[in-house]
Amino acid sequence: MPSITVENYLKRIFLEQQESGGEIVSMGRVAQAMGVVPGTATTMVKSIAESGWAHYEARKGVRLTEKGNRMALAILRRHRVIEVFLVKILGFDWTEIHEDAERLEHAVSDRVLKRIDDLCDNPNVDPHGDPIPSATGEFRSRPQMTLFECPIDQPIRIARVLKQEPDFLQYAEEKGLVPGAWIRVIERNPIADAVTLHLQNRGQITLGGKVAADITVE
Amino acid sequence: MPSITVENYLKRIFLEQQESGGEIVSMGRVAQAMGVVPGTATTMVKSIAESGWAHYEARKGVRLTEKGNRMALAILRRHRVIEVFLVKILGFDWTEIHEDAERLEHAVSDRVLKRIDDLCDNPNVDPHGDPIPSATGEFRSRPQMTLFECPIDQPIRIARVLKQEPDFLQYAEEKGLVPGAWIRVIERNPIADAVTLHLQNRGQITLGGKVAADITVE
DNA sequence: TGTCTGATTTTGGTCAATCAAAACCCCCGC
DNA sequence: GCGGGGGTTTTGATTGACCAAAATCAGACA
Ligand SMILES: [Mn+2]
Ligand SMILES: [Mn+2]
Ligand SMILES: [Mn+2]
Ligand SMILES: [Mn+2]
Repeated sequence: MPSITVENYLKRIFLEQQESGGEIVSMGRVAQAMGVVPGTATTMVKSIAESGWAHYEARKGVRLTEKGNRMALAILRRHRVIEVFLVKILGFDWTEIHEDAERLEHAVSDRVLKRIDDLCDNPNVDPHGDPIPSATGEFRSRPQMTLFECPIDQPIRIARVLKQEPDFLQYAEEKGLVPGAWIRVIERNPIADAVTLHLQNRGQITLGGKVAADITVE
Repeated sequence: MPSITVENYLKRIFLEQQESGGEIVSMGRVAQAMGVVPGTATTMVKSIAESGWAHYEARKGVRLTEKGNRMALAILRRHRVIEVFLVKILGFDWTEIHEDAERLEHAVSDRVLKRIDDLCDNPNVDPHGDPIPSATGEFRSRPQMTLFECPIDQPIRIARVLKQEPDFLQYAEEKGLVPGAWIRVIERNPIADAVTLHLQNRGQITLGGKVAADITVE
């Protein structure tokens, strides 16, 4: 029912909402995230609200309705299941699948998604470690520690890589900094804004805080 | 580069052109095939011509350029490879895949198509027996006989089922009238416009000429 | 050759999605 | 309490895709 554009807005708004802990999302932020001019975001959000996907308050921001939430989760699910498919079945690298998933998520019907999901053994995280909403719309993003908060000098496993920039993912792949990998935090220096890791037989590296906060472990 | 809409027009024009033996295609026909009003077809075809995909002659019709042809073949290839994928890998029935392929054909990138194609063992016909253009754009639709022209009382194999209507495909499936199946033409009566077939241990049926002409054999 | 008629094109309008730039308004600091 | 300023909304336009209906034209037929 929603157009491809609206689907993208819904997913985006949902994600931004998540990221800010359920806060109402400003038009500036929507515009930024969608790569459009603020006026466009305003107009689109208003029409999305019109259709009952969201509540919009002028000069405050937007928040998805129950219905909007369900829709957003369905789209997110499609995106992430497809990412698993691209890696697990088609053999792509986890660093270069985002774009394709971004287009396919709007073309895959429920029945096709079901089969793909089965073919992938009903995964519950995608190749970046991001949780996959269930077919019924359940979605628990159980809170994890980032490399900035986790215990030191203990073997821990990478859970998610939040940052999506291809360059960074490439780098992470190279260093074996991938979801599921075991590492150890050697040292953490808040003043220097740096975290030093010991990678599984790949020496050690030091990351800045910005990046360290975008990698979660468990 | 072309929008989804334009992709659909290109594929459609190509197919109509094929079907009429390379003739120029009238606006009425394009409109009909695309399910739009004639004025819309005129406008769209003009803009498609503008972009160099086709030649348009007012009150004559449209014919694809070399470039348009290549594009159309690429889309047709995507469509048909995806159909194979839906049947062979995802396990769908050949009678109910068209709609999904229709949407996916616009969302699958070259690299994804390549992998899917490999996964399916580089087929050269789709589940309806329709030939798949090669990745380089070769497309030989070697002429076949229809049930109306083929030799009588000889074992022959179904090659293609041209008719795409779900109801008919369902019926064909039921009767084992599927690409690859062996049958025998028992009787042909041009006056009664009827062809009687012997199906592999499924008795015999009689088809009208309209339908018989839409099934080819080899 | 002139006339009709059905196919085609044009015209005028809508809707979705977008931008540029002007208008607006809310809150923050003096 | 009063401005400013920055984020937000409006306004005016554009582009793509479409429809309804009026205008046009080309070929068939008399
Ligand atoms: Mn998308
Ligand atoms: Mn992901
Ligand atoms: Mn299509
Ligand atoms: Mn087919």
